[in-house]
Amino acid sequence: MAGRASSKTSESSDKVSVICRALRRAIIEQALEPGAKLPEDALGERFGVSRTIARHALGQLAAEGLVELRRNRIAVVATPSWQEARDAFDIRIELERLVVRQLAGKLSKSQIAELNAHVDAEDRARGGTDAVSIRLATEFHILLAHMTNSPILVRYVSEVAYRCCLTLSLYSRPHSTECAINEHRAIIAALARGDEAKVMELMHHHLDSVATRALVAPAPQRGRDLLDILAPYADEVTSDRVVKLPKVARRG
Amino acid sequence: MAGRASSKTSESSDKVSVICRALRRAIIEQALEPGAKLPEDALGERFGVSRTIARHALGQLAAEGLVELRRNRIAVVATPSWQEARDAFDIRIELERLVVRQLAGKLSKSQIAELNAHVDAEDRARGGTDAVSIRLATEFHILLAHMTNSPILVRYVSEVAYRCCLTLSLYSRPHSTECAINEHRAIIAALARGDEAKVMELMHHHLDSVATRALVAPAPQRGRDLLDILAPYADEVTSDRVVKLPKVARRG
DNA sequence: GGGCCCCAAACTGCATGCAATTGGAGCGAT
DNA sequence: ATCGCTCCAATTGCATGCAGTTTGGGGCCC
Repeated sequence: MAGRASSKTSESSDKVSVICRALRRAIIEQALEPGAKLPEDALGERFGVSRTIARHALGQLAAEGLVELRRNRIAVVATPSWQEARDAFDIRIELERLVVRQLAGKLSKSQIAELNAHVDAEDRARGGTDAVSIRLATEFHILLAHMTNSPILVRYVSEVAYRCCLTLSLYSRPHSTECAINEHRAIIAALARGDEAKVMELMHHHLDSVATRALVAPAPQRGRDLLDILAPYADEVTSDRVVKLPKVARRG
Repeated sequence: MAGRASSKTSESSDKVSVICRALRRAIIEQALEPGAKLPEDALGERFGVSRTIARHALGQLAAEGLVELRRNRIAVVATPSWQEARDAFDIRIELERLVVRQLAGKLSKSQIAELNAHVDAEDRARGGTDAVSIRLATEFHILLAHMTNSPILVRYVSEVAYRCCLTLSLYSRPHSTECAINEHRAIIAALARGDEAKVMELMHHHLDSVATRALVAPAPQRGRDLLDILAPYADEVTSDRVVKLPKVARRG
């Protein structure tokens, strides 16, 4: 049951994809912290490919929001703002409610077993590092998405889950993984019972609690970019080199 | 108010992005039909860049699901299956409900005016081609997403809307755009009133009706890939060269 | 006439090379 | 010491070249 085939679009199993996967994993396991530099040369050398390939991989990851690409500058691991992190979680909640809505009562016994096995693995990993726990928890959600057999849903859930993973490494306090594991079990149970409303509520609460527990302080601004902080003030500066921000409603 | 700045991630305003935008537009306006071939050489020559750049652009569009990349084969405009189209609409409904939920009662007068102006433009374009009408309707939704000021939400709504746009060209009958325009006006009104529940319901109904109206026949299979059509039959073929499908629950 | 094979053209996968840009070290002036 | 300037190594942006793969069509045999 391992090795689910990737969708025909993107991830063509060539060298670019290999590097993408490696970097993605390094990022979500926090081996590469937000803000870490990713020079094309270094990547190419490390993975034994040319700069062209490394560059292409960075482009893909940028499209996923995991790295930031600035013209003529070294690419860096993305450093989402607190608001972006919250936005990502909001989107994730809706997407994953959709996942469990589609899955409720539709899972085979072997699929339930697979889910339980994954949570068991999460349980066993409790003694390990936070990074591994977070990765496993994320993969549980992606596993669920895979079971919808909707490539689009898989892609979006994966992406947004990775982004959330990334933000956890920025804003999270050392959080307990136990309750998350219990919530995973509860979700599996509700899915098996086919209790659509309940499982949607469970998923909603699960993600929301992870988000609110993790995204505590509105402004730790650890590695935050000065440019972000000063952006609101730039309006009053009269220079055509200042980045123009579109005027928009910032919801509460 | 035009020229909303693109997010710092992806769309770096270099040559690759230019080509991406051009192709994206060509695809959603059906100048390039699903299945159309996109050789790197031809693209490069057409846009006055090298194959490297054209290739990179194709990679980005593949990540968005607008083109399909097969190893050692010419890239083609994506040809989503009917099920994928339905999945895209389901996701879109959830995302856009989130958009209007965040926006209800939070829009400034000038933003309301901008939305109305856009719908006016849709109205004026009723006499034109279907392609333009569809593009404008799509851009209305993307305009809404922009107003949330959430780059992530903008990206996902844009992507999924483009994908839906693409599927419309595959499975849609010549549909009337009038009711869609009226529904857009109703949504604006509900947003201005700040009626959150109502606007979510309106958006849901709007998209759902577009989807069900458009995705009528489960199998028009115009330019559909034989491989997709025959996939269910491949199970009975005993050969290790047959593409293995993971066994999953296909929800009703 | 129809099926098969083989080969050339077309195309992709990837590496390398060159020009342009950046950012930071070094250094002198304040 | 701090600021500002200059210059060079590091790095990106992009084009080109080469090798391997796919395509499709002509010729050959049945």
